[in-house]
Amino acid sequence: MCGRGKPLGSLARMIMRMSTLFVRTLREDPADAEVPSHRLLVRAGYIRRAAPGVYSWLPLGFKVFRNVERIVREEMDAMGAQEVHFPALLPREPYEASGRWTEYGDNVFRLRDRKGADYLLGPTHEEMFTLLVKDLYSSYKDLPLWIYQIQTKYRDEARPRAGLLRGREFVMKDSYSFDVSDEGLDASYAAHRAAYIKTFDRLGFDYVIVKATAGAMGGSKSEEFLATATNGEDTYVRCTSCDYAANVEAVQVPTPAPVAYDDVPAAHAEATPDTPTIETLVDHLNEKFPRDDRPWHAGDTLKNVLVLLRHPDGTREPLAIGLPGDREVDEKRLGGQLEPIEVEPFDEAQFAKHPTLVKGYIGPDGLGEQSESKIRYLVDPRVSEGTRWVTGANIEGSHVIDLVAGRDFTPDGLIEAAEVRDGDACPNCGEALESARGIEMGHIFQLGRKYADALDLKVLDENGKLVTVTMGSYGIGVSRAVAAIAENSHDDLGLVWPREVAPADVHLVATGKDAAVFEAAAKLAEDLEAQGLTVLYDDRPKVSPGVKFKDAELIGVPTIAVVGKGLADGVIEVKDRATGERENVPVEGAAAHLVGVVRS
RNA sequence: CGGGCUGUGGCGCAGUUUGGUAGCGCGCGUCGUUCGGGACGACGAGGCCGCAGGUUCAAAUCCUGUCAGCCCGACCA
Repeated sequence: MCGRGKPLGSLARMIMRMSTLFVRTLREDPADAEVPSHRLLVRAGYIRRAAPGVYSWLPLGFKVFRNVERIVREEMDAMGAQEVHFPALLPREPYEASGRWTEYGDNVFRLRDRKGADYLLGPTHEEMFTLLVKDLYSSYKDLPLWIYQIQTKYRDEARPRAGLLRGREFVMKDSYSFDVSDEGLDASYAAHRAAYIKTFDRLGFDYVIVKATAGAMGGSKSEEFLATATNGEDTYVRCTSCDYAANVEAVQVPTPAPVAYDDVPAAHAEATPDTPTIETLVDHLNEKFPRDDRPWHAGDTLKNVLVLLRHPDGTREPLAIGLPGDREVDEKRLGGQLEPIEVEPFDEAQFAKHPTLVKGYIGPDGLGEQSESKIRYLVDPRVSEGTRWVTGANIEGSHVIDLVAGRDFTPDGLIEAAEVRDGDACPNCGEALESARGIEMGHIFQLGRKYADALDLKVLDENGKLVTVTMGSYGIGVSRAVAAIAENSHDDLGLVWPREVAPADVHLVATGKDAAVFEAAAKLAEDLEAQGLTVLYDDRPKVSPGVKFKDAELIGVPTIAVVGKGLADGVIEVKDRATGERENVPVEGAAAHLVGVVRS
């Protein structure tokens, strides 16, 4: 049962006739579309590209878009959030105040008016919401407040791609919560989470909720709603045993308890000529320093990787990362930890600036804020107190053996930058993790007081004291959802829409040349319309049945009704687009039958 | 920003190596036949061959430059 809640006022225009519908389906795949959603949405005549990463909606596509938008709006309204609408064209000042005019860098579309004043096309609206609340509210009695908008956003992506999945112009529902207390923020966050679950359940695609990093938004607690998709851009891991799931960027490696190292001999430097890589080092160790219990392997070595950090203000700072030698630095994870700071490679010129670093033989001795190099040294949580390593001796052709973390060196801190692998231990229960991919459909997070501080949003509490408001921010990609649903729900023949978002309830096909067929089909279309269903009626004369069937399958309305040769026997055919099942139904009861199918 | 590929009627493509009056399929128009799985015939309409220079008697084709698109990577709610 799905209460569709469509306004009665739209009943008058609920038959779309293929003979006049503004659409052209393509027999062949467009050459510039790779992913299924992009290919099919273009081929079935839902969208057209207007510019790189910018798309126009055709009638069928806009129907689906409006359905998604309606579901999102209904659930936001149902949870008690209030809809507002900001401009997309925004002045510079608020973003200057929050620091994001600079932080957003090239990703924001900037423009200038005739007087030379700077504007931007809003990539997101935290600042505007914060300022609006500041403008109107000044008491704790007014809070909590939940407000949202469904707005076109602009981001000058370095590389728009995959059609609607990553565009430069896209529609997003963004909402914001305002509370006086941390407990209030928790409640607002929970309310949004619950509303999102309802929303995504209704949208009808498979999704997972994963822990996430807060990213450029700032703040702390954060989760993402990912549509599961093998070609998704986001990689997440889930536990094979418990319900833990997290974006790889957000996976927290558990820090092992300290282990005793009383029986570990003192660290000793050994000659290891020509071993600048982990592989050559391990081979050398096994040859010259064989162990009794087991051979050396890459995981016994402590690899120290240097990167250069670029702060939003343009200053650069080197950073050393220590991690087990059998793991690579995952640049996405590293970037996620450091945002908005950007990571650049540490090149030869940098080594020249730091002569104490011996490339290929860098060890903890030469690193850390207390060391001569003054380079901040952060390690993977696996490099915990008492663990024992082979690592560089900061001398060409030499490594240190039996170096114990916590005894022989102390890093400046921890960082989550090592790659996460299938089979790694779940931070929650210790069982194996596995990775999968998804498309980010929604993101909820607790911003805390970052924007309220930056923009000075304070209210008086019950003691008459000024307190800074704490905020949450919650987004759903509306236009992206159209593509994600298509991505999640299609087959070799075309799209297969979930009922709630489909461009019509029934795709009614009239085949043949017999006038009686078209009369019966037209009558059926009107009966369905009278019952409140939307009908896509293929009334095209002189179009062969094969073309109509192919188009119906491509367009993907969940129920296809065919009035054709069966009419002579008093039946029409009803097909389920998803399962391919078909049944004959008497013409007289056809409308009632179809209403039943659609409403079931 | 790096790597790869591609720009030729609305869509998909050939033609470029070896310069010589722009082609095919689909789609579109008219007429006729056809009508349950992308029908057939006939006749049509539609193209500054991405753009700008250059070479040449002659350039889609060769040269130089430039712009754009797609994919991979970097980057990115």
